[in-house]
Amino acid sequence: MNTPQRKPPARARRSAAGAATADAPLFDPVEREPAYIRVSSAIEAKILSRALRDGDVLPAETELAQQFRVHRSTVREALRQLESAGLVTRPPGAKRMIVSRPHAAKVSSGMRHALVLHDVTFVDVWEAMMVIEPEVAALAAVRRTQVDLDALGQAAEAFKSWPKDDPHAVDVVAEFFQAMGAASRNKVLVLAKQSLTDALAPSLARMIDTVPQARQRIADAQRKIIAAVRDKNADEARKWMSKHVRDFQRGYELAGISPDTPISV
Amino acid sequence: MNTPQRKPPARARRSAAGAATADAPLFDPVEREPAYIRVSSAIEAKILSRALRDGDVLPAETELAQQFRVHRSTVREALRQLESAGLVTRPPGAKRMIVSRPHAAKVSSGMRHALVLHDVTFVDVWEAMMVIEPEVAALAAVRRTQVDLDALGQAAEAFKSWPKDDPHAVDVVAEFFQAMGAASRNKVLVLAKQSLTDALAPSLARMIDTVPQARQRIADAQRKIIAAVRDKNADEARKWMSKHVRDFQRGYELAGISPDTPISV
DNA sequence: AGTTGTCCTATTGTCCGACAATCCGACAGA
DNA sequence: TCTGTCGGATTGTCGGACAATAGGACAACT
Repeated sequence: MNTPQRKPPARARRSAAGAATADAPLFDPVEREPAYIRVSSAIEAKILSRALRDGDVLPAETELAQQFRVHRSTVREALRQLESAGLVTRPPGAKRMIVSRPHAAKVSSGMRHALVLHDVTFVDVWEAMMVIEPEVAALAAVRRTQVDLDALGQAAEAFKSWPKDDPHAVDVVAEFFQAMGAASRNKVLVLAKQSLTDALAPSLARMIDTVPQARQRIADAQRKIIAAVRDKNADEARKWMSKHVRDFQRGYELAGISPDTPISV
Repeated sequence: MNTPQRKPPARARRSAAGAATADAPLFDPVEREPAYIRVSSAIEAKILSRALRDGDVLPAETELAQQFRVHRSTVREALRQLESAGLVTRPPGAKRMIVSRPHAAKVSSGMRHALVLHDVTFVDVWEAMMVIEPEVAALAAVRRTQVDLDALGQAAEAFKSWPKDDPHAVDVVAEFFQAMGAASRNKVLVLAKQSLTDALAPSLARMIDTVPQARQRIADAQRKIIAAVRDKNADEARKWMSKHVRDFQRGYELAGISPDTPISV
């Protein structure tokens, strides 16, 4: 998509059209966007402005090609951009594409790519979790409904009774965090959170498998947190979630995983 | 890109290959990924595994087509996906594409699309800022270098001396937050933060233009925060950043903007 | 030396046209 | 009501083509 070029603010404003100083070029670069970008931007704009809504089926490629007066291949390239951004998608086994809002998983995977490639380490992610998760728990304590409570209980239960050798225990941990996010009723935090748990998952899995007492500690923490959320006790929820996340770091130490381990794929 | 299908955890595990119960289907759906996805996934994998590094030039489309044994159009569709994800990019006026790490702006714009389309409101974003920004300020207070301090001061100065009627004052506010993020030395938080400020910017601009005293209050807050960061006083930094962000909401009230205003494009 | 003009090659952006696979809906048959 | 069959619509992929231009190499000029 066309990334909105964050214009360099402040500085370099005064020297307008007088002399052609090197640092303040006289001319702006002439814009020459390829057609596939224009097409994708045009469709993107219609989606963001709700002219095309979630669930609408897009016109067929040939028809789009006719409307834009470009070749079908060009339209297809534009569609691939939108598809990658999660703005359009194809229900499994369907032919036409439909407009969609980017799912959390899509956003999260984009974020994860960025984190991986920017050499973000475990501590970085953990630190972010230490910032976000306790507050989310506090919000959840205030806003939770019975449904949220059930979901939390279910996730905790699933973790407790999880077979010892199943490598997917970490998925259930993620489920707990996700349920907590849902209870917080804040979509922004949910989105941010999901990226964090997703990024942490692989190394967290190793930690859980390596440290014997980890499971018990996690289960205990989850129980305390749920109790606080049940009682709508925000402070307790915050406190225990804080302990819970902090415990991850202890776990990493015990597992001998360096805090500077980069987030893996 | 191929979003890693979060496998449905817990539940529906026991009933394996015995009877064909409706909830535990006997067969997995047969995978039929189009070629352009495979190509894009293959390249993506090479990038994430660092076999292709930031700055490397990709082989030419024709060559990729030969290697993958597909048509060039197919390769191009794959490249459009990667381009949209920010994993490859083309320096302005260059011909070949180069491998790149997704810039913050790219990730942020993806997040913003999601927020807009999920009808996220001003309070949601504001709430997330209330969670993140104070802690970022606290971290910055501990870790800031002189360079960070200079950047912060410069941003604050730029805001103070900004022409009254210039509509881009909000960009300078964003710059301040960005500098604070840099000082916190946590890339994860920086990424999350940027999405928030970007999402808030349009309405924040309206607020600043509508409420006369907003500029003064913002300038004051920035000064206090910088002072705390300068003195490496984390608690003060947190406290004043908290006040600062909270003030945004007051501003919105004064400007008559409803907290439920959806984030616009 | 530094600049400018010329030529060539590699590569991209875009187009044309084609064809098999298959999704979709309709419709007939059991 | 369920199951085959059929035709049209649409996608995935391909082969090939061509103009535009980025990147070099090299000569000509100041």
